[in-house]
Amino acid sequence: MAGSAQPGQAEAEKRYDVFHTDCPARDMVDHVTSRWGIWVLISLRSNPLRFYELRESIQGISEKMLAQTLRTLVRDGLLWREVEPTTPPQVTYGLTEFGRDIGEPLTDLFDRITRRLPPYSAA
Amino acid sequence: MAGSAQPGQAEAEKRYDVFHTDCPARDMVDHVTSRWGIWVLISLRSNPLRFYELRESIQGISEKMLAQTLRTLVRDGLLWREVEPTTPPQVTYGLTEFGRDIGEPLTDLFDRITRRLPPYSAA
DNA sequence: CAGGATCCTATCCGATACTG
DNA sequence: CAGTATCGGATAGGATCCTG
Repeated sequence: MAGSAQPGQAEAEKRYDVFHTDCPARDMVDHVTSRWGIWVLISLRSNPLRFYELRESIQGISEKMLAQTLRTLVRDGLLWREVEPTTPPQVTYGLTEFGRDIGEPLTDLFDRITRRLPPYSAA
Repeated sequence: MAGSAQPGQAEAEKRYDVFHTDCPARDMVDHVTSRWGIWVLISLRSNPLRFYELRESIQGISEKMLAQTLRTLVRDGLLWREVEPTTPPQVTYGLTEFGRDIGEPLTDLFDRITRRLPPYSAA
């Protein structure tokens, strides 16, 4: 996108990157790095989880936000959702190939931050 | 999640122990993945930029949010800030070693997303 | 158990005006 | 140029209740 054509201002000499507001990647990034999205993706990195397992894994998240975040990530193609019409119902979420691909840099980011922080004990 | 003020949340809130009991990295992750933080970090990955260059690079950001985001990231030790007391004044921002380290997975994330999205044509 | 619907508050964030 | 201060609308997000 940093090189994509933008009718009307394509003539501008670019000394630096320009992140357009209408770039589709920007929405995706926003979803992935949303307040809870990153934790959902990291939580599912090792194995699929059910709704309540995710809720307990990501402490502090409300059911509303978890449901909303999951819906967005499924729509974006980062997660798959499997419903077993039992009683009570069971819904499992897991990473798609795309989600797994995206999860790597997120886990890396998280690791680098945690690796760096401990000595300072949250200044 | 964006530049939450330094006066830490006085209220003892639930801890987010996704992987650890107390996660000091949570605030850092929130800042880094804030709405504008990630774009600031990515914009500065190749070279330092001045305030107005950042504003033009990150299309859609307001001066208020840029200033707020920069303040947060400088405080977190991800960016350095250099003021030249000329007239008019010049303020330059760049990545610290920590910021550069954190910027890598972010750039990686961005690249993977853009590489995966359908070609950005005829919008 | 998984979530939708509703209400309501905290905060985000843009617009505007002002300063050094 | 590079901010700060303030106002107010938009939105995020929690709490609660309800359903299949």
